[in-house]
Amino acid sequence: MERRAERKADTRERIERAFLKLFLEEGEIEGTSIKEIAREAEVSMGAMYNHFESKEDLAWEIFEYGWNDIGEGMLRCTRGKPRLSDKIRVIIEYVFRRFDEDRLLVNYVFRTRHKHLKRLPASRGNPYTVFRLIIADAARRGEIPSGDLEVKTSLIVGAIVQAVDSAILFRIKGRLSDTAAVTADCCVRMLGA
Amino acid sequence: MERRAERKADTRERIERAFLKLFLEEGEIEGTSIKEIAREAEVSMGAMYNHFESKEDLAWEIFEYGWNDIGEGMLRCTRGKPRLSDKIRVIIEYVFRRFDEDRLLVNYVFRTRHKHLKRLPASRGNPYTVFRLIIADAARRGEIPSGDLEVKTSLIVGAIVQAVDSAILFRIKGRLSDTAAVTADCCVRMLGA
Amino acid sequence: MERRAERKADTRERIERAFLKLFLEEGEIEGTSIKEIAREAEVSMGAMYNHFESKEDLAWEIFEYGWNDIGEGMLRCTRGKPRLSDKIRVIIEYVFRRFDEDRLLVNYVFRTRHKHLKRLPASRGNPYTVFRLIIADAARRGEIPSGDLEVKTSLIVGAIVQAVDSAILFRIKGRLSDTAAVTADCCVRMLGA
Amino acid sequence: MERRAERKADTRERIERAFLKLFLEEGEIEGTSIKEIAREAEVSMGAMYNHFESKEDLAWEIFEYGWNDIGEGMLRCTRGKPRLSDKIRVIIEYVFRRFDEDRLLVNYVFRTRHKHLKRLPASRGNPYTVFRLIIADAARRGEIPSGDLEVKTSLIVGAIVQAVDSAILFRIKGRLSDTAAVTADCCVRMLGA
DNA sequence: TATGAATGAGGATTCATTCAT
DNA sequence: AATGAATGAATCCTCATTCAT
Repeated sequence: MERRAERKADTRERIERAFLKLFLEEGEIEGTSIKEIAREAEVSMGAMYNHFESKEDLAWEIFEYGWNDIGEGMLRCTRGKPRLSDKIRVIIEYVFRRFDEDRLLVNYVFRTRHKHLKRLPASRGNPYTVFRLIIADAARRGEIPSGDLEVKTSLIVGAIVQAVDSAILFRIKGRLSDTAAVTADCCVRMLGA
Repeated sequence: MERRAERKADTRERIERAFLKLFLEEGEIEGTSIKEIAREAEVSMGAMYNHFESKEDLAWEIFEYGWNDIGEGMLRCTRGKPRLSDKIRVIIEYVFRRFDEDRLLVNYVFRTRHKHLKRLPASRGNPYTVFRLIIADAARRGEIPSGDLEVKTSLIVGAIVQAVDSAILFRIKGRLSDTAAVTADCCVRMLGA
Repeated sequence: MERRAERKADTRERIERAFLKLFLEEGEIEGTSIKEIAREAEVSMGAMYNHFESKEDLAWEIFEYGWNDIGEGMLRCTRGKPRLSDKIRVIIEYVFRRFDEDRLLVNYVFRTRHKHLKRLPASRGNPYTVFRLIIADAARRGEIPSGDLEVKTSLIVGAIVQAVDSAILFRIKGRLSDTAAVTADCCVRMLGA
Repeated sequence: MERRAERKADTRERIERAFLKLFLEEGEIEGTSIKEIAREAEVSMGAMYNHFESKEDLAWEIFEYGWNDIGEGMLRCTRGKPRLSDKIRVIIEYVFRRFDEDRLLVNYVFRTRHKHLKRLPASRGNPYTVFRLIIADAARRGEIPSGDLEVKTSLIVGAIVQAVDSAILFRIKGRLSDTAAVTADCCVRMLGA
């Protein structure tokens, strides 16, 4: 019984990894067919539908998990750090480290945000929201000038996303975490701390 | 003769605008079919192939034009401005204004860069390259600390792209150009000027 | 032992009822999948194959049982009734009552007869044959004019089938048995008694 | 231009005929695949979608045309015939003749009524409605006993449908129109004229 | 007997592209 | 240049059936 459930979970994960791998290669969900995913995961096409209702469902479930999980990880890092600069630093360290450990997932989540974001409620543990919260908080406490919350949030998120992007395109070489300190400095300065 | 050439140019442009419009609605090139583009442009499907070799060619030509044109516009703005902060400011003003005037094109170019960038040589008049050039230049002249060129370029480009993105998703309301000043300030600070 | 056999019979019947129920909803055998039947019957898909060789076998066995059982019931009713009008009346009463008691089965049998009839020998206890027999008999005995046996049989069977149909579509409201008398009168008159 | 439209109409008709032919052989819409229809019509599968939105649309459009057309034909026959018996006779003659001329269409329309009837408004020119009208009219004029309109309509329609059915299964041999007179007599008697 | 994940052959549908008119 | 019907490969998905547990 136990074994059965394990086996199932394993298959499900193989499908998810296959999907992420092919997405990295293709760059688009539409570019990666169910057939290829099945082959990569060493599963029949039909079996996929025991685990996911549709291709779209597969894409969505992986995104939802990743987006929320990253968001929550970000939030967790910042616990007990009152200062904005520390928060920003640990968040960026966290995201970049996570990218180095599992670039497939981070790449996927960041790159497909557009497609999925319409569907996602702006819950607390969600990268975009996390940044808005800590920027608003810092402004309230006088650590940075207030105003233009949305613009600033956008700029910070954009900068980080782009760093990930560049790492994927190998414009930024080596481990992305090695650039976390510089990036954090830039971001903190950007906010005018 | 005149009329004919005009008509042709007109058709071609109608197709391009139709493509951009549908892309904005769908968010993906794959999501917009030749049939729909033809209907939107009020042209037959067959006629499209008198103007573009293939769908991919259509997507590529529009991108190439836009990417280079925006890049060149950015470059042009910076003429005669020796200081980094001025350059950044006018570039951002230029891009944001352009977005307000023609969000269809800017949206398309920024959103599909991934798909096309592999194919594009890093020519001089290209948004990414432009930023790298002016940042490198400022560092050389001691206006900002040197080092981490790629990282800084990524962050700047990312911040700007994200601003456009947020405008499209209506997270940033109103005319994007109205936020150019703030954005420019942030970017300049980010670079440590 | 007892328990086990009971259980099995019970499972088998649950499957049959589930099938009939879904057929009523869908209107087509193809529209009701093994998976749905299994869920409705609260049985695993695999278990179904312990009771029926295939889906087609399931469909067939239910039909065969129903068709013959209804036919035999019809035949039984007519015992000891020499006159055509009485026979017709009791048959219609029987069929309509049976429909009111178990519309699932009657609906299924009448609606899928086309699919199955090719496979079925025209045995004695079979609705179509029953009518032909009693009509032929009445003609022989001079109770009705002779001739056109097949046509008359068709008309009678068709009329009754359609009554069931109308009841299913709720064109005929209430209990179908309440219309048995009228229907019987019509049918008897039709045969020229 | 003319030629083009003709060609298109021809293709469309070839598809319809192919569908009807295969339906007669298979007995079920689900049993006839798009692939087979395309092969029979000597058209590519893709081309079918230039003429019909979907398989279901194809099935529906043919039904709708046939159902209404037969209904209107029936109505037309009865013009200028005040007596019920005459109306019934000409209608049955019309339907049976039509069946002999184009058994494919009549077979299809009568056999798939269930699937489509939910979708169809009970317009005036529709076989079921036509019978109800003339039966109601005859009752009003005292030609037949009144009451049980729905039941009587069902029985008449059922009888006729079944005649067609039997002809298809070759239980009734030869041309169906040859049995029109007997059938009409039966039906008239059934109504108690 | 029971389970339900896995299989794989088909099914409907889409769509870029071609080509006769 | 323009038209749009035709093509056919590719895609996603369904489903009866099997089989290891």
